[in-house]
Amino acid sequence: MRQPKIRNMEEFANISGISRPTVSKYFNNPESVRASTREKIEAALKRYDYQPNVFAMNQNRRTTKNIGVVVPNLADPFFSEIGRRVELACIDAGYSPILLSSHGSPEMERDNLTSLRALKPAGVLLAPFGRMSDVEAVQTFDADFPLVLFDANMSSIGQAFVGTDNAQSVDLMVEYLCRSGEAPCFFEMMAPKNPNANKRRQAYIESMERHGHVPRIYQADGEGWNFEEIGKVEGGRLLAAKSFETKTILCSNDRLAIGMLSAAYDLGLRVGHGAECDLRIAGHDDHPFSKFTCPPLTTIAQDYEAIANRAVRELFSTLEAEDRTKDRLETTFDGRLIMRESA
Amino acid sequence: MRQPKIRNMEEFANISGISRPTVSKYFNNPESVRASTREKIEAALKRYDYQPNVFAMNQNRRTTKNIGVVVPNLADPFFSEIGRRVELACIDAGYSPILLSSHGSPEMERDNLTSLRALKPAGVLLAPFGRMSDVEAVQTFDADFPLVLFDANMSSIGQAFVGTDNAQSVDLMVEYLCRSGEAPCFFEMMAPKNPNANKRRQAYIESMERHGHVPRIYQADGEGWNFEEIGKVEGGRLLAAKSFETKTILCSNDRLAIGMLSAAYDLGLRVGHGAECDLRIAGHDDHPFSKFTCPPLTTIAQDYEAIANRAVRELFSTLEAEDRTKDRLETTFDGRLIMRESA
DNA sequence: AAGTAAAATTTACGCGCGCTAATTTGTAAT
DNA sequence: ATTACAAATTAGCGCGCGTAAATTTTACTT
Repeated sequence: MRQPKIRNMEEFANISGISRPTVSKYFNNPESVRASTREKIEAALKRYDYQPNVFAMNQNRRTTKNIGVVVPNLADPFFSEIGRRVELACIDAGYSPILLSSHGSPEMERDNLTSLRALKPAGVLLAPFGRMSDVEAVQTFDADFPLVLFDANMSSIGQAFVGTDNAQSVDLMVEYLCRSGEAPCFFEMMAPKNPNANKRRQAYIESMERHGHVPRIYQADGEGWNFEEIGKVEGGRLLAAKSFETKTILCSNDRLAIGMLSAAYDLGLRVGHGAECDLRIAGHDDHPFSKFTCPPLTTIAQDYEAIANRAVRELFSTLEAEDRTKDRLETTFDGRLIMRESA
Repeated sequence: MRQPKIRNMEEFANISGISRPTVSKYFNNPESVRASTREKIEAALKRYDYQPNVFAMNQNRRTTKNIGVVVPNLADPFFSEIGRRVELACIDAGYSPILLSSHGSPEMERDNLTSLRALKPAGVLLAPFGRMSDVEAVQTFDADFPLVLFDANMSSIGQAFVGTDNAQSVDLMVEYLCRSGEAPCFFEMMAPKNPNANKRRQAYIESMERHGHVPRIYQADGEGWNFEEIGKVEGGRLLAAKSFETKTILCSNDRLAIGMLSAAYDLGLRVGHGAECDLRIAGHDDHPFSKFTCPPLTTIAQDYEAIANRAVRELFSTLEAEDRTKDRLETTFDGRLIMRESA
């Protein structure tokens, strides 16, 4: 089978006994041709190996089937996981996802958006750096292409935003920690690049006050995305100096918590919620490894699947709507408390 | 500036005062035009915003500037790290890398190669599953496009292979463990999907025999890429049953070791090389997280940077060579022993 | 100054498909 | 059988650029 190679759509149309424009129509949307025609084409497709030339297709088309997916850093398991699900959801919908990582650099985020322009994407899913992003570049991009933000919000940018409700999730954790022991201190980066970090700090403060406690915030000095290292060095310093007001520490994210767990181990501090323990440590995000830390990390699980699917759905719904006047929709999902041994 | 939008190369050529074919030549290779011409074009580029239409460019070109990069699983930090470096090396060389993850599925690896065909890549860098790969599909692809394998080898496939010398690296670890205490047992997956796993087992056996010890191999039952979970469950079972012949365990990779560390913690076993410890555990790969385990994991660091750069260089050298008759070159880099507390 | 090779230009065709308008064929209902 | 409408066909332009051949210009040599 599949002997003679088909060179172009013309040849394939001749072989399948259908005219080229109809074949073209079929490839754009198989449902748009009569069932009997569809069967003829698909029969020919089984006998001969042909697929339309991508470059010729996209050259004259108003909009391609490309979907750009841009995440801040694929080395972070959170983004690699959510990126994966977004990718698969796009494939399922018949689109071609193009996954780009900004490798932790806002400049590369801007470059990625520029590169995407050349590919004339039908739409783009962006997990932005937030205030660290080149806001003007993102705005300009938003004006030119359908854009949906996920994970991190930027006000008034994009057709929609999908993420986790940090206020809810942090409150859930604070409440649990207060009920089960001492009220938590909060440990975070001094200059967090992620807008979620700011929301979590705010949520912590409000939640503590609501529960009648004084918020205690400790900030780690450090740059970059090396969160575990920063958590270990700076967290270790604070632990060694006994700086924390209480023996319960809520970290802004799991990666900081993982670093702090490592520091606690070095200092011989027993982490856990048992009576014999010196310290409770909790995180946020349900990092893939947090199940395997020593002790396993109590944390908040974000609903990756729901966020990814909804973000994709929001994008497709704006693609289908002719009028761009749709209201900007913000969707947040609740976090789930994952109780493990560390707190 | 950049007022009137340029529609195509024709317009841009008129504005810059250069003929279109010469401008076309410039974009294909700026060095191929006279310096004075280059300056004129670049002056116009600063004044006007123009870049050639990617789709029109690639339609008629014999070979594009696309480089496919296919890895088995981006969720594995090893691949996300090496993928990142490969990506950047391609960008530096003026190519457009397209990073694809097979999400742990050999079928998707085959699909990824199929998708790449449509993009007419100048070349492809593939970290294959190995024997789990659709060997025929990879061979066919190899016949049609310049292909360089990295990380995992497949005999006679690809223009070159670049990876780590498992025989050297495992021997280094075995020797260290034997010198500093009991000879190691070997812990691995029962049906490893990765060809490196088989090489490591073989290297362990040979190294143990060379050092006058009896190899002891323990295999974990389990499917998929959930190595930490398998290491924790199966490793924990073996530890609880005191099945290991010695108190030193070399794991086939860090992710298994991380799982086993977690199991040891649960069992109250102290891991480390101190006199008061019950157990030594070592891994392989220097997983980003292995620095933060409790205790930090003794392991072998692969030279990501060298592997990525060499793989890219090998690919580019085959691209430049007109004759495809070049010998297939296998390059391996030494692993470095990273001594931490766990062994 | 003339001579020479390299570079740039002119001219023109082709790539593979999107898309449109006018026409013909097919399908299903009256 | 007639009607009405949807779907397919025919014919043909255009997209933006690659590329080739022939010609002219430029830069460098002696």
